[in-house]
Amino acid sequence: MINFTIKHFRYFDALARIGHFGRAAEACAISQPALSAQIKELETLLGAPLVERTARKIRLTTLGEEFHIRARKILSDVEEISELARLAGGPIKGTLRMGIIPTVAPYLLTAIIHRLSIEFPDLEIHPRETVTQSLIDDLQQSRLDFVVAALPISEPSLREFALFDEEFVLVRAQKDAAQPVPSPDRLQQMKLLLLEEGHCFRDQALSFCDISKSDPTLRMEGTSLSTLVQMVNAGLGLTLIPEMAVPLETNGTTVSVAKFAKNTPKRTIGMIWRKTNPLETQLMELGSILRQLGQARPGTRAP
Amino acid sequence: MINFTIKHFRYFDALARIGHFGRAAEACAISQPALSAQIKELETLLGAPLVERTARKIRLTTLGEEFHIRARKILSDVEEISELARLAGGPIKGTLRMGIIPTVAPYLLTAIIHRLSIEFPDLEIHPRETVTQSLIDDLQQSRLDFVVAALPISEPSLREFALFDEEFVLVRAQKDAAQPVPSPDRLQQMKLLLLEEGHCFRDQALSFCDISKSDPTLRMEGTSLSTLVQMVNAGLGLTLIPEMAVPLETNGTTVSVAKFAKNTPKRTIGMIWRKTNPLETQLMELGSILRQLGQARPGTRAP
DNA sequence: ATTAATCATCAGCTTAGCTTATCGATGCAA
DNA sequence: TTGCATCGATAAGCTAAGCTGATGATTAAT
Repeated sequence: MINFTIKHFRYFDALARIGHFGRAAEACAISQPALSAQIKELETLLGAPLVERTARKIRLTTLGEEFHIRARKILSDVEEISELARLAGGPIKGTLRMGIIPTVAPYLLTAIIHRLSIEFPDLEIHPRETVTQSLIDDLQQSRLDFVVAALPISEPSLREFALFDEEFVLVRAQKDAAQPVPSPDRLQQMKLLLLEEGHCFRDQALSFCDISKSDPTLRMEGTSLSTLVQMVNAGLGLTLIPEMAVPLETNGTTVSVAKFAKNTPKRTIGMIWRKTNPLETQLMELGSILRQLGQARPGTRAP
Repeated sequence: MINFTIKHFRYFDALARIGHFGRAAEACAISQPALSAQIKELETLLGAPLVERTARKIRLTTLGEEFHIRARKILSDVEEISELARLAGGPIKGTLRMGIIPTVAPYLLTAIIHRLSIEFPDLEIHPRETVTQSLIDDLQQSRLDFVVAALPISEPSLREFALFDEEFVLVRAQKDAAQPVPSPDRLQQMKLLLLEEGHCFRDQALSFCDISKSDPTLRMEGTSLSTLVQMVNAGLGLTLIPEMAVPLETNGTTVSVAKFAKNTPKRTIGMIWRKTNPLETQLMELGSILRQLGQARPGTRAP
């Protein structure tokens, strides 16, 4: 039996992710020779090299790749076992790392943090905002404790906890306000502005209009809902946004906002965490609070 | 993040299984105080006791039970990762990304894959077929593990491993079969069909006939040796092909194949990989097998 | 009360693992 | 090419984690 240490795994994981001895060492808060020594020891223990050292770049060997996958799993499990410590007493405390998607964050994040800081004074929230896929990866590797995103995720290892539903509304230039709200298939022909690739909201909008993801038509894209509304305001086209975004994003613009009469497009925002997280009970409690908070906002309803 | 160590888990697992500090310590081949200290440290890190010390017997707390389950899982995963070490020394396994040039692939690829799958049952070959320059780029950027192409490449960072030599033969229409084999400089004047730009075999053929690459004469080109032979068969001219291609490409045609008497044109097919690749030993072994395989084919000889 | 069993504590030692300084190789720009 | 910058490996020395062996404290059984 080989005497691996968790340090070995931590250091190797940093090296594998960062691909650079010096910077990986920095990330581990140790010196570069210390990291080199540990990696070397790992390779000695294994009897085979894990990384290919070329002049400018390093690359994992096949063994290294395999080792990395398993090491990450172990590190993730160790992260989780640490959570047991918090079960020790009473209300949840310490730090929770929260992921949240960009099409929700601006309208809910401050409210969430504010509310939780009142409910749990000894709890600190570390938010991270990015697209769903990246959040889910981080969640599964225990780099996040929970995520707020659009459901469903449909990962067997993850628990989904629905918070609220919200409709999508149509945002048009002022001059088009008098016209009837177009049907989804009419939207296909119009200048529909979308978020860039990777945002789940983009896919949901495309799906509503029954446009394939691989539709070769080059569409104009924006990096945020805010940008999209500004583009609409400048007369570049029209777009969909979630209802919760309306107050903030249409402020200071002359755009017209319209609801869809029937077949209303909507999404479900929910909380997601690892089923194996020992804090499941506490996360559930936290979810109830977020649900309450979400459903109290204009433009939302119970799922 | 808590600094657990695998030692913590090992010692705790022993204690939880054996239920006795002294004997658990013995099982871990350490002294009893050493084990006590580690368990105590664990409890400090977690902020709660893991074991209830009664006079004669110890008992896990609820937290201890949960911790034990998870610790065992982690230990088991660590055991598993150790297995990687065992496989590291033995025969090569996993995936190897192979590049191969189009003037070799049709006549050798299936044989290579078949042979390697027998020699190394746990090895999977991912082939990629394109012209030399593109393969070499991919190799140097670690998008390929090795390449089969015509030597020399003459890149200092790459290792070349000669496999076999093969001659070029002349392919003519049936009606010309009786005529003597033309000399290289006679070929210059004839309707020589060539592969398109980028194929090393094209350059080798041109070089044999002492034709400059930048010769402005527009020559007829084909996209594959197969096409060239078909064109010859249709009476459009004559061409050179490597000897190994003869059986496959002349099948079903009436073309005439002739060898050159002296100054025989030939090329060396070899294997190429990055000098820095830690799998060098395994690649060398693999090369020996390919060499054996190549030299057993008709129309080849040792380099 | 006495004894045996068991875990905690203490003092002292060994060495794993860290730091800083430096080397040697390699790629890049002048 | 030559000189410079980058990057990983190596070397020497220090610190503290973690071990041993001896001993103490507590409790159950006799």
